[in-house]
Amino acid sequence: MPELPEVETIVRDLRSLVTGRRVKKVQVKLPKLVNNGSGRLARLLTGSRITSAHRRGKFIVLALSNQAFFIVHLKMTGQFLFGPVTAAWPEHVHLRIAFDDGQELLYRDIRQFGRMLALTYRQYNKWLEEEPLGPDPLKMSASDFVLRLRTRRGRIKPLLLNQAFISGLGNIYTDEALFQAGIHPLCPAESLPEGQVRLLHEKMVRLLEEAIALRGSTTSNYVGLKGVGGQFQNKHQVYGKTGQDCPRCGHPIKRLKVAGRGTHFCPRCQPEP
DNA sequence: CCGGTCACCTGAGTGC
DNA sequence: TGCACTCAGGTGACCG
Repeated sequence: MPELPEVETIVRDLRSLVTGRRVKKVQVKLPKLVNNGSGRLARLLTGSRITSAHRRGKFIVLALSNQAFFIVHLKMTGQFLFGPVTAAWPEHVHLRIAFDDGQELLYRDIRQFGRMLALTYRQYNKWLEEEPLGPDPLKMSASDFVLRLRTRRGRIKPLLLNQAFISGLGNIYTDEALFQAGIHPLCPAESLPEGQVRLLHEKMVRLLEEAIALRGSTTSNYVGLKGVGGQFQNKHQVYGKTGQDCPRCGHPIKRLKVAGRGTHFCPRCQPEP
């Protein structure tokens, strides 16, 4: 479910609610979600304090006081929830991390696509080298974006969805950014004039920043750590608006399948390549 | 290198 | 009500 703004919101929530706390107990109910063994996960976390929270693309990284790292990818429906320990085991919760002060962090995931792993310091550095993550859109200059696009062929939408090319965008923010820049999702990347690439960069950055400010988009089940959704879905201009009037020109929004994903665009504001 | 399709899962919505 | 079908914020494997 979550893209860059949603993951960033969750990471900020983790930073304020979970860092500084010490893990007392780890319970894994669905071991297949843990890539490198649930026993190792419990071993590396139990007794350690969580020292910081970061985002790498759509990955969440929690650093621990024993120099280990806990990495989570939420995929489509993963959620973290924080609150006092309860007796009941809530539906779709696959992992519970209890802290020594009576609070707990739950991992809930309806579709069970999410993945997590616990790594030692050495393994984490290896992971960083091997995980093919492109630059973060919020940390990349317009000029770098221009240079990077120039080296690639293929159509713009699948390229923006490719995490090795640029990390953090997903289906919603790709459609919204392309709409704002007036670029058709099937445009060959190498055919875009530099001015249009710079415009896309500018729109993309502002879009992501505004979405973060509103704690992301909730279209079905994304929520922050306190179970509250985001507000940016109210600002969507094309995503999920098939058949509605384009907010800029009034023409009906159309839907296509691109890279296997539902793709929303305005045929007038985003002319065919 | 690039694109298309399927697989991984559960649930919501639609139309008959 | 029930059933069949499509769709969903992600990504990795496999194939041409």
